[in-house]
Amino acid sequence: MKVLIVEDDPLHRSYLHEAVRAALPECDAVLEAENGASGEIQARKSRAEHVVMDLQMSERNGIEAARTIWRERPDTKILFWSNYSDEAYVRGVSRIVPEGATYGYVLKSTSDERLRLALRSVFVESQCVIDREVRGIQQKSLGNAHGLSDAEYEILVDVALGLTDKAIAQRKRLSLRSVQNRLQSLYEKLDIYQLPGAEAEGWYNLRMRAVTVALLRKVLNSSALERAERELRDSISS
Amino acid sequence: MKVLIVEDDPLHRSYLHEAVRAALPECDAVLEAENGASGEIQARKSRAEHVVMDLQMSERNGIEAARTIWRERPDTKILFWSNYSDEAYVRGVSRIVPEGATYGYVLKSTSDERLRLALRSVFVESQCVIDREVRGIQQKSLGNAHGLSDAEYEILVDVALGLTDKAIAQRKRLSLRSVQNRLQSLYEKLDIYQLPGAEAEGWYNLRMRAVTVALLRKVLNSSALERAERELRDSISS
DNA sequence: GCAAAATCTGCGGGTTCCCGCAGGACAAGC
DNA sequence: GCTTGTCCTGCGGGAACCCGCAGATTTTGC
Repeated sequence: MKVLIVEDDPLHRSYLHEAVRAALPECDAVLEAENGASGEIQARKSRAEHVVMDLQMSERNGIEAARTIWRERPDTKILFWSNYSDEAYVRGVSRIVPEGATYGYVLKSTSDERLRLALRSVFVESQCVIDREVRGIQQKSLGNAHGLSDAEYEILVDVALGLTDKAIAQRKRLSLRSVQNRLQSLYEKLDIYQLPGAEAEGWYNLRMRAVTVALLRKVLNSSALERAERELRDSISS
Repeated sequence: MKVLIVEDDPLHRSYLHEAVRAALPECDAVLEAENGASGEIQARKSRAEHVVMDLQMSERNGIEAARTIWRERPDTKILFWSNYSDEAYVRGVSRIVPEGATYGYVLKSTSDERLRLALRSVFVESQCVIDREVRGIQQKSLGNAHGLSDAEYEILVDVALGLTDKAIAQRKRLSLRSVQNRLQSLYEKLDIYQLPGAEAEGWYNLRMRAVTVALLRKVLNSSALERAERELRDSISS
């Protein structure tokens, strides 16, 4: 069995290396990559079928790297290992996991023992392991109590990129009014209305405020923004 | 000599502990705190005059913790130790460092040897040590070639919080038009105009786009946003 | 197959934003 | 004193935004 570790922090990388060695005696080769880009290359070259992947790396983050790895070999088993359980990450991951693939998502703050268990479960037993906390986020974002639908999320991203209503309408093949409809439901879902400043009438620019609230609640994060910006540039240049 | 380490990641914390022990044999006590809030308390209680501080912690980030520590004892020597050199962090730090205080700013990616040197320089020699890269950011943000003035930066923050022009004018005791003037200079400084999408006429909502660009360039980051949001709430409730 | 619910769409208006123009306040330099 | 530069301020208008209303279209549930 070969395991590929993709992690930019040297300390965490060697810690992971150690953990893999301890948890998987049947593992005969541990490879390391220090960012998403070189992770993709190593995965392609070594044909590793087991990957431990950090999210939030410079160069190319874990989500993008995982997507291309899975595109090439959908049966790769990937264990995501992240500092945060931002809704943006959770949503990003579940967006790219292929049908029937096995993966895991554990937090860096987890204990050695649970990391060991996760490694064995995902890589040996082919069983999905999602951290409790991450699971909670998943639930919340699905149950549309306060969670955003996919349509609303996409609008949010486009707005956050700084596009006008008209531009969004064009990109999404919608009428102007439909875009504004989605925006309104976004404002409601994010509770833009009751806010610090009590009888705030005209104190907030709703469009801007929605994005800010999304950032503060980690529904969006800068990593998701960077991805979206790159896609926007691609879609324009083509 | 007593040294207080404030760092939320256990691995990095123990690595720092080791580095301090090795670099400062005259140090007879190493204390640890795992976030900004408990860091403040420990600093107060132990009267430590030497602090190694991570930025970007949950609970209370390094900048806020450093500010209260320095407010209580301005002669405390603080070495900031961060993953990133975001302009938002650099600006935040230089905003709070008191007159004549000695401090340092090194990146986590630096070598063991340079960390050792920084520890000795700041704590023993009372000499400021700023990482080359960080220094570069500082220069750039001061030289107003593309750097924002303080006035523009504050406007940027207020806009990012989602306030309307009118609200900002009121908070800052300015006329509406003045706020808009500063906004315009902000747009120019951030190069909002030439953008992906060539003959983009009316494709971008400038106000939103400015914030997005600032985020992508790390002029702003979510940590700075959170701080600003808290200050906003305080200023309203009072 | 039909009714209910959810979405999309056009119209119209009030408000906010973006910004050119022009005048006033204040400091620095010859 | 005059000029030059920088910043603040008011006015006005075109564009974009926010959103209620109402009809059309699609989806959902039974």
